[in-house]
Amino acid sequence: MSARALPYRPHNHDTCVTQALTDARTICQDRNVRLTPTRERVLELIWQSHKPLGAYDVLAQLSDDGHNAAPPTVYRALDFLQQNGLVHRIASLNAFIGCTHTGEHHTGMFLICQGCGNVLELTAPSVSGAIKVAAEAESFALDDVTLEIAGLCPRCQSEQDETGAPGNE
Amino acid sequence: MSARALPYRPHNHDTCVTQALTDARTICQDRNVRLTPTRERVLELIWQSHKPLGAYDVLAQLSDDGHNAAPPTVYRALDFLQQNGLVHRIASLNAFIGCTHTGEHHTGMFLICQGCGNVLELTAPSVSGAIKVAAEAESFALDDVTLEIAGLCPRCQSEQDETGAPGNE
DNA sequence: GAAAAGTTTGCAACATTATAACATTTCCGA
DNA sequence: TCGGAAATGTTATAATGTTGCAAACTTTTC
Repeated sequence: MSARALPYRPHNHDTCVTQALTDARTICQDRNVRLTPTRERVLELIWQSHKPLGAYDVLAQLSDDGHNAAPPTVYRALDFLQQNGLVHRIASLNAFIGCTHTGEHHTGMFLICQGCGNVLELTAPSVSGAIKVAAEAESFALDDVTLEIAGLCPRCQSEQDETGAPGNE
Repeated sequence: MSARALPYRPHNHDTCVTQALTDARTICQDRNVRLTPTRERVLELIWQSHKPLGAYDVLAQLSDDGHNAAPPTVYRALDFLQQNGLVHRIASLNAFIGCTHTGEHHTGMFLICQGCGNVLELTAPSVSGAIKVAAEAESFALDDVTLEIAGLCPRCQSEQDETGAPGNE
């Protein structure tokens, strides 16, 4: 899948969303699963924000569309998207974000900025490796890794230096 | 603080709880904060299980005590215990567990068994180090790390081999 | 040792996040 | 075009977490 810009850097986000949707269609076709209109719209809504979106935020936006949606609609779409590696759930935020490493087999590692709320997904083989070694040392059979790092992104660090308070994009 | 047995291994858990409470009293005295009866009881309830306990589980047990408790009582006690490093919240489970590394400055790493539900807290400097390096590479100022690993503990792996299904202690 | 100030708890209501259960519709292959 | 599987709609409810204010208790200060 195509590379994408860091959320910290200015970029044409429309393109970024369009690309994500195109990738998603390809992936679903390859996997022979159905990216239905609801699922696609949910994915789009999530991608339109670099900040994680709560299930009820998605629900509200679907309602704005005129879609007569209830919670299960959203949760089912999110489950589907997660299972197909198109979005990640951030456990520490109860929120969802578009996966920027679709296709690759990866252990998501998320840098969550407490200032602006943006989240950057990383793949750090050295971290995954160290985790694997540590788990093996305990004879623990690793299945799923949740790694979420809260802190300040570069931009919010400098804003804080200037104003004494983190920014809010 | 004193070393404690792995949850996977048989041990005298009463002693283990007593020790945790003794340690907690010392820590609170040193830090000049108040380990009130409610807070102490909540800590005890959490320690009595090696499995993470939900806030409402704690609440139910307080009610069994005859304590006339409401959710804020429990959440406030849990906040206090967390702030003083006596318990950890496991975000992926919405549950709490006693900290086995009180006193040490550490990045908790949790091995969560999907079979028996036990959780082992580890400190792995190689993992913390790799995370720190990865965050620095993005100029990200790290504040708090959530690292939770789901899988199977050694015991549940062997049970699964024998029976085809994970055990439930 | 009494009043003031700060901390902790009680309590009621409410907000947010997530799921269950079952009916209905849509899709797709035979 | 029919029949089964997948997806969605709908209603209700469960599970988790918070706000706001008043009362009780502790510590400090005079």
